[in-house]
Amino acid sequence: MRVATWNVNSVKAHLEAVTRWLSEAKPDVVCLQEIKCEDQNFPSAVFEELHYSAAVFGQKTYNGVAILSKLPLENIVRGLPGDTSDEQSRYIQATVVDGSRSATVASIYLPNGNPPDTPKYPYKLAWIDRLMAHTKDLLKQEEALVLAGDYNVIPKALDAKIPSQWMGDALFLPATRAKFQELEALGLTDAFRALHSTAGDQYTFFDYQAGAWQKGNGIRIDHMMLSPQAADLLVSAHIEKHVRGWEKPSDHVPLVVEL
DNA sequence: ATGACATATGAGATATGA
Repeated sequence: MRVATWNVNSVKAHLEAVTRWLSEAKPDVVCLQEIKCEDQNFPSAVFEELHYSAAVFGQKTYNGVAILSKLPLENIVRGLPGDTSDEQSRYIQATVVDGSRSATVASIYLPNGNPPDTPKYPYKLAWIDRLMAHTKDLLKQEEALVLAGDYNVIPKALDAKIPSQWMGDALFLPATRAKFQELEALGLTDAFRALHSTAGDQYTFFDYQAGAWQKGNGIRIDHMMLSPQAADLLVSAHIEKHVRGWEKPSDHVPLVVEL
């Protein structure tokens, strides 16, 4: 099963790049983030033509997540459990049925958290706490689980071209990285890092500003975290860097994992 | 630090992103 995650930075604004990439890479399942539209405006018909069904948890203007799949999606969960007052659409989960096999897949858009001296940062940390509580529940099933998305976390200095540029940033603060490690310590495997243990210069985000793409100034913040049962199935993981060079791209590129 | 780009909203300027 080929599973991908991609922060598309508006599914409508970047629909051409999204469909182009789906046709080229032919993933079975794609977790999308920052779709930036409400459910009724999600371009489902365009994806159906490419043989993808969609589970959508949208929101106007900001956030919004979805799962596209060529395989049947069941048991759809919209919203991260643990805080009914949270109005931001940042989590959707579904069971992907592949014949006799199945996997639980979640599309995650973890809060950015900047600036760190505002309520946005504690919201980010609390959101990770909620994700951990939910993950503990999911791990009890002892089945294949894929938590894929834009984590807005640079796990290590290796994951940034210029680490010094991110000191003090919510994506790289020690408290952020510590919480991400706590999440991993629940028993999750960072699929990309597991297969490329010392590889630097492998980034999923290049800012639109300051010629970041042209300079290769990127960060690795989109991740696929696997339960032990999913990690056992891990075959390959790679970043679709070339997509960033297309016309009118998202500032993130897809991450693809073969299970 | 700010906000050089980019997006959505809505019709100019502002909020947000990372």
